[in-house]
Amino acid sequence: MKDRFADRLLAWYDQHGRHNLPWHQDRNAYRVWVSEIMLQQTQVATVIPYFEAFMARFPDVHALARAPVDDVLSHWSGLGYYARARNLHKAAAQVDEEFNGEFPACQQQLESLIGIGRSTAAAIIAQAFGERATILDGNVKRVLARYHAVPGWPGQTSVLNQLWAHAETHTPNNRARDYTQAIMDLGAMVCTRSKPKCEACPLSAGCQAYANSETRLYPGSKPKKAKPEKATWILILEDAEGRILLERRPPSGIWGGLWSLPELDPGYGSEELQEACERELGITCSDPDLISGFRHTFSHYHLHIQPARLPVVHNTQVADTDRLRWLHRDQALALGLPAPIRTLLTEPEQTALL
DNA sequence: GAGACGTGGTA
DNA sequence: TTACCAAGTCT
Repeated sequence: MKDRFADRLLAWYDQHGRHNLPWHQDRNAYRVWVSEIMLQQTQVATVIPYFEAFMARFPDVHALARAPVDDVLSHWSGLGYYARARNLHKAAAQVDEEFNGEFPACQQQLESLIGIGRSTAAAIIAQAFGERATILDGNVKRVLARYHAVPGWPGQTSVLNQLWAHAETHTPNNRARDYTQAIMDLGAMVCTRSKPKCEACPLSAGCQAYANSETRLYPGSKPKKAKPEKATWILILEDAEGRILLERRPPSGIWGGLWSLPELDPGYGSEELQEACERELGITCSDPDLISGFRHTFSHYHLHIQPARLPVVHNTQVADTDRLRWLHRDQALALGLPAPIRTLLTEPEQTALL
């Protein structure tokens, strides 16, 4: 018997779908790729301004490949998951060199590029090249988990495999580009996480969760674990000319490769900060001025950030290097900074509101 | 397979 | 205030 899933979905998409997103204009593999990477774990409204600015600065894969990675990271500043930006830069060089600047229309070759996994490769094939490929992102997982009443958390391999199998089954042979956009649009606009608009859904007649009034139960939720608590001192070292010391973070780990403010071990008491600056950074400061600290929550832990302003009395040890730089605030804000650090530099008195 | 990796919206 | 989650991938 014929599966009406795709036909109903496409009919809905023609009337209600999103047809004018920025990456739908001047569509090519490069623009689709950048948009797909930006959209990983990130909502459309957040991505749009970043995409526009990124395209203005890096209009094609060659421009991206030859740009300094600092430039790429600064355009990613505030978007999060910075490994995406570092990988984007690496993959651009791969495409430029190994594929002569042309993206392959092949799932396996696309997945050989760092940062492109199974779903993103499929999205590029469908969106950029218009060929049949099956995606499975958060939207599709939610739609399919409900439609087929697939129990369990999609992070579990067995659940994930079932969802992939359903996704493959429903993917039609025609209109690949529209179908992938359609099922994502349905998940984002109708089959939402909370309060889904089932009365407006083209698939409600076949939806098992809807039939049982159990849309709330799908997809299954992730097992909860307590987040560990961490703490750190964040230093605002400001010299007499109003320059601040910036430090480049290690290439991997949280905020990898971004510029930030120097940190000190949380074990130091506030009265020990002065001495620690002298010993560890070679910078002589006067008494620290503590700004109200705040807690910043990451995916896997809570971080207590305690900012300390330290007026620099004497500085001869630290020159401008690849890792440390003295910059005025406006210059610092032009670097790729993590969002909380940017806020701290912009409005230090309000960071407690974070 | 489980943990790491950001940020902003939502309840 | 806090937990959860969103166009996932890498280690």
